[in-house]
Amino acid sequence: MRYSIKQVAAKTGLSAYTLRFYDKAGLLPFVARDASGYRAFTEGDLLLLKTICCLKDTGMAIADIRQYINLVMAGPKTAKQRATMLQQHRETVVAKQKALAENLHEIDYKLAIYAAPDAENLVAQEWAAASADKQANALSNPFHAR
Amino acid sequence: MRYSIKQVAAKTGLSAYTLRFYDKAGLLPFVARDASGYRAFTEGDLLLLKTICCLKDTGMAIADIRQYINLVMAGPKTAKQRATMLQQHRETVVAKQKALAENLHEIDYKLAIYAAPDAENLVAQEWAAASADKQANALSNPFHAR
DNA sequence: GCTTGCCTTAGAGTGTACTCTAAGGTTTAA
DNA sequence: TTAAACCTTAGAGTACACTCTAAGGCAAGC
Repeated sequence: MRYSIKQVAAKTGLSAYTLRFYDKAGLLPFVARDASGYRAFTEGDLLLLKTICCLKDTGMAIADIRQYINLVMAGPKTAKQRATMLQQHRETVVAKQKALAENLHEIDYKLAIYAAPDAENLVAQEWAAASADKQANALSNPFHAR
Repeated sequence: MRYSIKQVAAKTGLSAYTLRFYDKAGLLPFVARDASGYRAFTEGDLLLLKTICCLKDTGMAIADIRQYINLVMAGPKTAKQRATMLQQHRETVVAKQKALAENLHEIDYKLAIYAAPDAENLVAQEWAAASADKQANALSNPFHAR
């Protein structure tokens, strides 16, 4: 089975523009051309593209993905180098998860205030504190009474 | 206690450039000026800035953060609107967490292959499959023997 | 044979979020 | 009083990842 660029776009959610952009950027050196010069994706190409999307969606820069793909194209002998790259990337992803969880906790804390039955009162207290803070420092106060 | 832009930069990890950029973008309407026209941050301002960073770090666009700050500046009466905004944002953050966890799983799967004692053999099998895929589709094969 | 709907390329344009430069004012300390 | 180290602004420049336009080739159906 061969897939046209439009079919791959539909399958992956990437636009055809983006796929061509990735090709130009050196991310798709494995994609062959048919007799008319059209890109012809195979199932195996889709697996590699899936890996590319996985790396992209976890925040890897295109230049780094290209480096990874270059290792793939260089053959099985680069397995250990790929492991090193992925291991490093894994750590940035875990760090991202940790940061995201902490920030979510912060959002939930705020939400607990805003969703409380007496939210307006609680928020008015924050407001008063910020206002007092301005006055204590003899600064103009944007939290004027309402 | 008042903080200069440089002190706030050191405290938050944002650059002074970024803080000025945020101010220009309407994210810091609460920051007052001292007699010389210098920005003077209070403790209360740092709390608000922390919220801004929390929203930014979870992927909220600056235009949306400005909208949230506008609600804050409009007073306690906007508590419910803020709750709605944060609730919606919360869902995008949870979705992000889910996607990240799935992608991490994918990375771990790859790593298991690359880190195996016989990694080169396993990778050679992938390689052979991709190569066969090209041949079965009568396409030029970038996975030539090595 | 002509229209429609694909595909190709090079290269220009867009959006977002910074990041920096230039010109100049303020504060502190020698 | 002058140098160093801050601060200010407007606006230009950068980095990144797309996103689109223009000009044109290929393939199928009427």
